[in-house]
Amino acid sequence: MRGKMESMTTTLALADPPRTVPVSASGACCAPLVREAADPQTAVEIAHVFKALSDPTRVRLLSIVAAHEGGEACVCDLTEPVGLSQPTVSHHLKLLVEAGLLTREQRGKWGYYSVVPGALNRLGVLLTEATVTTPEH
Amino acid sequence: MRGKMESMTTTLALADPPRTVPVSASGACCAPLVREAADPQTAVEIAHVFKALSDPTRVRLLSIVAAHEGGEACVCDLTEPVGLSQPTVSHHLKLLVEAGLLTREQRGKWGYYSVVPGALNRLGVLLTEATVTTPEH
DNA sequence: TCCTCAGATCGAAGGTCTTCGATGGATTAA
DNA sequence: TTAATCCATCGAAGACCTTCGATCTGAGGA
Repeated sequence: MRGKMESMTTTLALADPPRTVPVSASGACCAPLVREAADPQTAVEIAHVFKALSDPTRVRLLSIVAAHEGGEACVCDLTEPVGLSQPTVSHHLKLLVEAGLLTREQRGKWGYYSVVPGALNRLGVLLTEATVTTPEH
Repeated sequence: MRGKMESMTTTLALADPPRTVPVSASGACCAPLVREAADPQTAVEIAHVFKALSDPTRVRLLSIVAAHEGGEACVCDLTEPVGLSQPTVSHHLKLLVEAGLLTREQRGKWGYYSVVPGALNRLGVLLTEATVTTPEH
């Protein structure tokens, strides 16, 4: 029992556009998750993204990448701060990419990871009973 | 290897107060998680809360409880919608309580679960590069 | 008091995750 | 061409999770 969903690249629309997000478009009071019972499919998608953030190492990796100069970092920048082997770091980064939170770009022999713009915002909005306005970056 | 943290009741200040939350108090641009590299201890606490939301069943339970009339529900209200046994539902609810997302109150022979006010908001703020204002509820 | 019901806890089974060392493909430098 | 570097993938070991049926506890009612 329990469905597999290996190497699924999230379908929750976590990638890109809106910089100003009016939540509660319908005038309802609450965060999406709290306003009405989530259907099973939505729950699976939401859980998939949160699972990516359910490990301390991945939280740190995301945070380190975001705070790194240029907003990007290669694996070689990351193994030492988290104190884990290169294959393990690679593995965690892959999960973050699959969750739609990071992107990877190959440049020469380095692969650079960076945070998908707006992805965290959109996750936040799911949780927040609020109107969220993104300021200048 | 890997630290245990069984039955830890989260230390991330997820419970209660502020209804209006100015993020970026320091004038910095970004969400806490993205502004600077999270230290290991903080990462553990954050991951603990996200782990509670990393299972589709728990996402649904939280959502169902929140959307239930009166904002509360007992186990008996929940087994049927999620289609799992009573011990399993109890187990998931316990994890949500330990993560600081739900509270449990015993009244007569029923135990009522409800969402901790503001807990989701505070989680959202962690992720959101934004100023969040909570409207009337 | 004794019974019934809500639900927490226990113990076990099976699956999933995290981690590693070893390996292999790609790209640049010599 | 050869060598070196970056890092993804593989396979295995062990820890951890989800789920269940069985059981135990505690509150109310007969």
